[in-house]
Amino acid sequence: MTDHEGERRDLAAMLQPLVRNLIAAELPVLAAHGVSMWGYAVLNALDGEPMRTQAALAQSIGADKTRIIGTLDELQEAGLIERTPDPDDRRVRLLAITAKGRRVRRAVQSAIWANEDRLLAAIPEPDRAAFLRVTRTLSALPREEIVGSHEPKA
Amino acid sequence: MTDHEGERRDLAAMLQPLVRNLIAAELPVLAAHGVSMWGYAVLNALDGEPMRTQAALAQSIGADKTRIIGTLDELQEAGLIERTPDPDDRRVRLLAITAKGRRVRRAVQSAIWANEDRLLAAIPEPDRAAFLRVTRTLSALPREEIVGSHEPKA
DNA sequence: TATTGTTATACTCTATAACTATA
DNA sequence: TATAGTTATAGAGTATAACAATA
Repeated sequence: MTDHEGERRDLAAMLQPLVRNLIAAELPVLAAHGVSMWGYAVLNALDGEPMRTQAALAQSIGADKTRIIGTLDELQEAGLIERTPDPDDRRVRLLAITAKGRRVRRAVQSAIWANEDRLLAAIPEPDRAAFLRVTRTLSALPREEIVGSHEPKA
Repeated sequence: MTDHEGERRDLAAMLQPLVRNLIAAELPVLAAHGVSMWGYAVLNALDGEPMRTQAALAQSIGADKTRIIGTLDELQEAGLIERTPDPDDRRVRLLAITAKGRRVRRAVQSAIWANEDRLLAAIPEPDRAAFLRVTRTLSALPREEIVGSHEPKA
């Protein structure tokens, strides 16, 4: 539609290996703090805003209800989150991050940011800010907006 | 190290869902042309520069030697690539894309680009070019550069 | 009957190791 | 013996479906 610049590659083809490498860089940091990737995602989602149901939490991090149960068990046993039954509706378990969980989250995040800063430091300044801005914008787009019309939809 | 802008999220945390959605957008296009995601990656790698060994091809697209065999079988049966034994060393199979393969690749790519252009059209111009520029730069970084020192390395 | 959390089953990908044919 | 390609086996990750408790 607009301009193709001749030598462009598919966005996904460029971003996927990058993401894979970024995750590879995070894994040792996560392991050093005893949390899994999904566990870190849960701590991020829970920090600042406790969730009322596990299903809501799962959806907010793009996971399945059944998938995060083991993760929540680990986090709870490690004392990083609390899972208390709701007195009003005893089916649901109220989720909240603990002080220790917040500490772990911050430690992991600052290590991850340090590595990202190292990479981004090589990018000239106006481009770097623009990249982060656009990344935020695109990652905030709902799935339907990105997928478009093709989807078969169940 | 540099500036944290207060409200930043992890790069991987932002990029991973985006990539997942971009791939979800590509799948129907690929299916419509009868190629798999790995098959499309192979066509992209083979277009312009034929490869001498399957192992080299696999490495160039970040896959395993054993993983792409089924993909190559499908592509060959569909007439999109050619796999001819090397007369000089009959262990190796020379790989090359066919004219039909090039046509399919182009059709798929233009459909994918059309969708990406739709998304990028919403981004103000200077930011858009900067985003593509930085994406290219970061995706070209070797894994070791991104992962850093932590890795246990076998 | 519907919903929350859980468990159990199956399916997809991927990784590792064994096998063949050439060298 | 070493290497290119192939096949077979096993493991991780994920999705789907059945289940128990509560509403």
